[in-house]
Amino acid sequence: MTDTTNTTTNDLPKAYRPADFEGAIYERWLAADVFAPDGAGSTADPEAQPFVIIQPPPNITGSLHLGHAQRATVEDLMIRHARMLGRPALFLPGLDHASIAAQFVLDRIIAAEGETRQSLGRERYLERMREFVAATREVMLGQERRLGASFDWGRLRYTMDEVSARAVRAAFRRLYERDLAYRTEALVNWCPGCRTSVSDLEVVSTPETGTLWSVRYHLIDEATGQPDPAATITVATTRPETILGDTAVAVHPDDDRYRALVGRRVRIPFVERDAPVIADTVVDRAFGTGAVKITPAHDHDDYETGRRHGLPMPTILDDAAAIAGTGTPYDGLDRYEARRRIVADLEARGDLAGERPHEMVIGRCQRSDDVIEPRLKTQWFIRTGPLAAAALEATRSGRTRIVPGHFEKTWEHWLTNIRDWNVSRQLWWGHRIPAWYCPDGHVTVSSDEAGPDACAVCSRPASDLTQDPDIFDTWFSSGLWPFSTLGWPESTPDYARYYPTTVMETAYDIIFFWVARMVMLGIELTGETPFATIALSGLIRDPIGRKMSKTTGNVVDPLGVMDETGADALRFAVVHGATPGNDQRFSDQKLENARNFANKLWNATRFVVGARPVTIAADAPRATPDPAHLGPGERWVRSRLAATTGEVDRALAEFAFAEVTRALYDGIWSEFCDWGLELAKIRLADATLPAAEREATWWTLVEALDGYLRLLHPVMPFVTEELWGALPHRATDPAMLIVARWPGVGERDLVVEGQVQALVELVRGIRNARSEAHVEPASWLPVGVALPVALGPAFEALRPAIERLARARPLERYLTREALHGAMGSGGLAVIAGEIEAMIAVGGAAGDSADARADRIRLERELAEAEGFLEAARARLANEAFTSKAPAAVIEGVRTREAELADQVERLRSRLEG
RNA sequence: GGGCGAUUGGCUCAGUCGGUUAGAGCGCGCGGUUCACAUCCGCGAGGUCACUGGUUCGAAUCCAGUAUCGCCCACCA
Repeated sequence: MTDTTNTTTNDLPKAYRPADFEGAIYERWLAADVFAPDGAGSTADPEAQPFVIIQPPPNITGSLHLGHAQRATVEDLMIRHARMLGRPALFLPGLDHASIAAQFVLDRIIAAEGETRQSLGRERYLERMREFVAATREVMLGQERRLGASFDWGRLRYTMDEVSARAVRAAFRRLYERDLAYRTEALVNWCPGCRTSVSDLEVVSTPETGTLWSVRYHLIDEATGQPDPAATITVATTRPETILGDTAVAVHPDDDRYRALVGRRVRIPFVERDAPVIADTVVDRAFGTGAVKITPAHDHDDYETGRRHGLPMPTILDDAAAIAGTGTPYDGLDRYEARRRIVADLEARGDLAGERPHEMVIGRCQRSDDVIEPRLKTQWFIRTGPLAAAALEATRSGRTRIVPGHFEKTWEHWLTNIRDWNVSRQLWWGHRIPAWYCPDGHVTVSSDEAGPDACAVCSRPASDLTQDPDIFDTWFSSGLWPFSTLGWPESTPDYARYYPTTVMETAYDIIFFWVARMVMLGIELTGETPFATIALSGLIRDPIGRKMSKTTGNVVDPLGVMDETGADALRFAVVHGATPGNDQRFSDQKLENARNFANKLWNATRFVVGARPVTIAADAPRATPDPAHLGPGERWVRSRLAATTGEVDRALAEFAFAEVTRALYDGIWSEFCDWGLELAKIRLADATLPAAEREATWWTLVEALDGYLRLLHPVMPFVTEELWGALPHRATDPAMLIVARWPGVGERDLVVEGQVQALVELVRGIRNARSEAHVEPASWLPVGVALPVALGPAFEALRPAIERLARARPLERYLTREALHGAMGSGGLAVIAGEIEAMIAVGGAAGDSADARADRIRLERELAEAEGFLEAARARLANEAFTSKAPAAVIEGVRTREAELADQVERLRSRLEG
């Protein structure tokens, strides 16, 4: 038992238990004030370009789900990377008041208490809401802390705070003054359940099977002015209840069946109103009967038709979508009850000409699933045409880049076909629209919190004015987020320094709701596109690809996951499986794999820390290994770290975060742990080596581990911080990894990489041969190798490690293959690993258990494989077209390959024959 | 009706703007109590890269078309 390494216990516990330290680490970060770009503990270069990330503020309606966890992780990853690069990095936390979503949640809560919005009244309801969000707010912020999000908590914003309110008022006033906000009566999407209008985006087209009824309308006898019992025109409708709002029947002008009827009048049933038969090209002659009833106040097509023809537009539905104001017995009935009754009554009158099932698309409320009712309302709209044009210009010119790029098409399509945005909501929870009306109908828009002093048009005193009772669409305030959070419209220092921002990150599902609106409003109000890059992620789905939802019951609670496997594992898992813009399935296996990786890293660090040579003091300052004392193993470790660093840098630049984790997973596990540590173990334990060499080996491991921990820190901040704390540091290092510097890309040593790779293949080849021949695993067998001269020094340097890893003892080296064969004879197992050849002697006890037949099968398989490849290579080289057209380097590569394969085939053959 | 994306071993996914033998995790089979780690180690099996055609010396990768699945957008009663 040599005592070349220290035996003192280090302070890392034997087992990786994330729950034991993650909370404490977060507290240390907070105490050191390292999250804020201008915090006391920041190591940012004040001269460097700030890096500002915009995150979608989560709805303050409950707890975070896995999607939020993924958002926060990806964003936090980017901000930590920027921070380590020394850039002032701003990650501003926030919450969205989510007016309609919040009311939807609260309504259900108070319903359980036997109350309703109406029974409480506006003031008490809002009070209840404030209590509710005060509670959920703390839960959500706690979840973000638990996840390790390095938010600048001192800059926490909320879309209902005063800073946001001021921005909302200022924004609306400017839009109004520029004629980009206007108030008009128009057909809006009304949700009877939510009792508010919603934007086009919140209407979900749902395919359904409905009924198409054919109804006879009686023509008016010109002479008597009374309906003619015999002369009728049959219209087709899916909504018989809207008959009560009909003001015309339309046919196609070129339709011979009806040409004569155009200009005649029909009697609308039940309301007993006379309406004209009009001609309009919107009518599809092939559909239904070719005649369509026109209900301008409750159908988008009909509204347009009604406007073209100057038709009356009677409203027949109230806020609850019950029939109202028709003067018929149907008043007060729900729309569907009215439909049933009207169909029955039409039948009774003999005017129902037919009915058949009909595939149709129905608009439903995204929030409540109620069928949306188009209704005429006087409301506020944002004129999106000019705003959308500017937003398109921003992406086309490249001032704002969308990643991944294919979303640009979606972006283009939506912004090119955009319609004006209805921003009025008949809800209570949200920003009140700052518009006041005087009795004469004049409109005054004010950004003053107290409202205007007087009517802007007729100067009536404020006491005569009434404020619009409506509030804004919640996305109006979210649309101002990138700049309202920095103090806009005031020219605050934060706004000057951090706007426009660097990266906006979100899932693709709110690209229209939020991203497009931020860009439109940002350009219009600040004159600048709000962010340089739009980084879009996919959605998290359950293991079988379904969207996670509470009703399906397949939601994963991030807190539960983190308690069990740690925040780091969760973070790694959600990043590891995510290709930009693509959905990913989340499963326990992925989480477990991530946890295992953290555990691997934990143990590797524990090993390195514990393997400190006794000649190095426990508190020795970090030393740079002397290059003269480095062996091929050490140089290989350094070179591979450089390779991984380069890959990580490239992946980060491309927002390919899954590639970051893949590169680190492979680099740390398959390279550093599997080979770097295994090779180093031998040297560290070798008492015959000069202490300086053992020390150089150890410092190399420390250096590499330090580098890997830095690279991994953005993804797994807790475990890396904890482990980094156990490593020796340089005097120039800060106290914590979170503010340490991102590693530079070291130099590759491709020669050493090639040599070590060849020797690794040798070890693998020997292991393979032993395993296939069923050699007793623990047995040591004599092995002879013949290898190219160039590999000699590396082989000798690593000989003890190769011996141990291949369980080869004694391990003899021969200068030629002939010498190898001569010494080893024809018995035993042959290994042909590239240019290296080895023979394993299987005599004695171990030889008895060796399976000669299995070994022969292995060699035959290897031969067949090599022959296949050789044939392919030769075929290519024989191809005149290939040799004349392919690049020289490629041809050279195939030639080399061909020679190697030929050599291998020959050796395998002689081995099998011999 | 438009548009987008996906299709790679049993499962989940990579594959860096065409170039030698298509990778990983999980799962599977065989074997391991060596002093970092059984949350581990070693070895192995398993893929006509959805299909058809084209471009090219060369295609998982580029082009066209087809099929299946998913998503987004869309005012035809």
